[in-house]
Amino acid sequence: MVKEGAYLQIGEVAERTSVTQRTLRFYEEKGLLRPPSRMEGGFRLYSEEDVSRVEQIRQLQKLLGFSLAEIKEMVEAEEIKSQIRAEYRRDADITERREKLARALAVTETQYALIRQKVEQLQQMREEYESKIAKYHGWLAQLDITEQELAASPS
Amino acid sequence: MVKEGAYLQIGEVAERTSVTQRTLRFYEEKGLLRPPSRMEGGFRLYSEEDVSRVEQIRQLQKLLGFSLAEIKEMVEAEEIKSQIRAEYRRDADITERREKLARALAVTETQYALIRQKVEQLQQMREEYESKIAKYHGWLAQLDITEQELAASPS
DNA sequence: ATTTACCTTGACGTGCGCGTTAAGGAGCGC
DNA sequence: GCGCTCCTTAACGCGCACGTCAAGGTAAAT
Repeated sequence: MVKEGAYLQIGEVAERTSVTQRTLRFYEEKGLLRPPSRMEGGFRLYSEEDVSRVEQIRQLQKLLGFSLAEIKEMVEAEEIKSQIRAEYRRDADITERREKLARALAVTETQYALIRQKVEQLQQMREEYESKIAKYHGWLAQLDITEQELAASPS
Repeated sequence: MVKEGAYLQIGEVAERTSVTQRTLRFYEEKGLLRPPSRMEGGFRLYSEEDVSRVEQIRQLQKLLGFSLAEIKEMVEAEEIKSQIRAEYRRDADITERREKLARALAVTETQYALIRQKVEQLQQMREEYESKIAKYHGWLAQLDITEQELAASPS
């Protein structure tokens, strides 16, 4: 067994997030995941935060259809959030801190706007499909009527 | 000028749908668009129906993130719908017609279910972002307070 | 100490969705 | 007929997001 502490090896992260180990290393190469810590032998050690980062990446890919390059920019807001958490007790410059926060907020609001836009488009698409389905039902009902007429007055 | 009738050449379709001519030919190769009619010289002649088919393909790509292979299966329901319209006055077998309709309806309902699922996931994502944004605003407000305290009692 | 499972870094391969020449034919106003 | 634009097929290329070996090192159990 592996000494299950706060840290996870790449295999466990892969299993939990349903991505391959290759993908995790690939995301690291591309700068989507920050290089995790290592054990003496060089094995990667991931944190729970890394796991949720991976889940976030996958969501942005699947639900919003963004490229990894776009997602990279997006997750950098999360980077800033982590930094702020870490620096919380260090007496950093308050103005600098506010600027970082403001930038992270701006990125997040951009993402939020995109999500809202997509939701609206999808809802419109949903309505179109609802009327399509209604039309199909109408046609089927019409077929039933035609059939009954033919049964009542066979030529 | 081109004799603007009911039919469009590939360039016009490309412009109206904002895809390249290459893409239109590619979709035809892949069976996503049925081979359009041709003029004597071999130029493709598209119908308005073809145009909306292209638009549908792009929506399924962009909004739902499906592969062209998946979309191909989906648009075949539209094929059936077109067939039914065309055969409407031909006295086709009523049972056969109902079966076709039922299959097309089933496919459409599958697509509809996927859309609804995606809408729900996106709405959940939207809520997460709303609380994220609220958190950022909270932090910023906290910074303001800290600043005012420092101004009131400078160490 | 050896086995076995898990990990490491390259490096080449792959499927998708087209983009990009290349070489030439068709339509049309003049 | 000339010139221009628009079109045709064929074939190679490309970026993305990984997959798939290959060759070897490490961790943990026995």
